[in-house]
Amino acid sequence: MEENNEAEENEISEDLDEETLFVVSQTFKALGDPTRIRILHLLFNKEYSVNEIAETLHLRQSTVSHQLRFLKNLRLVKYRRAGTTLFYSHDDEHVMNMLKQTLDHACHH
Amino acid sequence: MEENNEAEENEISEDLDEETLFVVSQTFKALGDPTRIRILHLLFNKEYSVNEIAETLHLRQSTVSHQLRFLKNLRLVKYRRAGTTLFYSHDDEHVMNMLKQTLDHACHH
DNA sequence: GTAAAATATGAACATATACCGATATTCACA
DNA sequence: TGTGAATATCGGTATATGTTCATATTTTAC
Repeated sequence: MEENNEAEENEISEDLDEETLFVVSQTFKALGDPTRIRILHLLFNKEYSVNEIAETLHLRQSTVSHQLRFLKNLRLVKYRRAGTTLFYSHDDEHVMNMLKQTLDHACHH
Repeated sequence: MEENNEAEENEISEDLDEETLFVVSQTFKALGDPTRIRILHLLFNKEYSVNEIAETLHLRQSTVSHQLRFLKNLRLVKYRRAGTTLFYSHDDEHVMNMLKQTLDHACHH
């Protein structure tokens, strides 16, 4: 009976340990900024270089680089090197699905 | 002529309008703070008064009230009046499910 | 090796945020 | 109407955050 029970009003509430609280709040904080949402939204379909992101979204190169580091630290994006160019892509299906659903949810309202 | 040829290669991702971007980022920002996560986590199962929340989570009354107003503005919580007491409960199934899933996802790590 | 590119980093600044103490407001009821 | 309880609000403060400019680092081509 130790099986995972996904009932609606289920008692998930084992007390929140500090680490879980921190990780989860950090993850949501990553999605709590318009610039980072735009970047992740761009990465839905394909990979982009830093400069491509900056040009497409009309952002400074340093701004994009800073935010990518933020997202990288949270393992939300990864990159592939090709010469001097780094191609970034998303790296967390759960978070991307969450973002997609929430964008849809907000759009169709 | 407006240079607006950025929607050429994507079929799924309609461009993000400012309002959607704002609403979604605000929603995630609401979940990006440990205190608000703890409050919402408490409200998973049942309603609580402001003072009950403060006592249970060891927070100041003004802090709880402040955060509840934040969550209320985003329609993430609602309240029911009983005399001078206000009983708060969650008011957005989508957000609560998202929080629950993410907490699980982080816990079982 | 040097130069050019792409990207990362650091410092500075302005703004946003969260918390606190104190006070104001609202409501029920004698 | 006045009083106490519960909640909301305000001012102040410390911290966190996002952006920018300037510069450093990394990699490839020559």
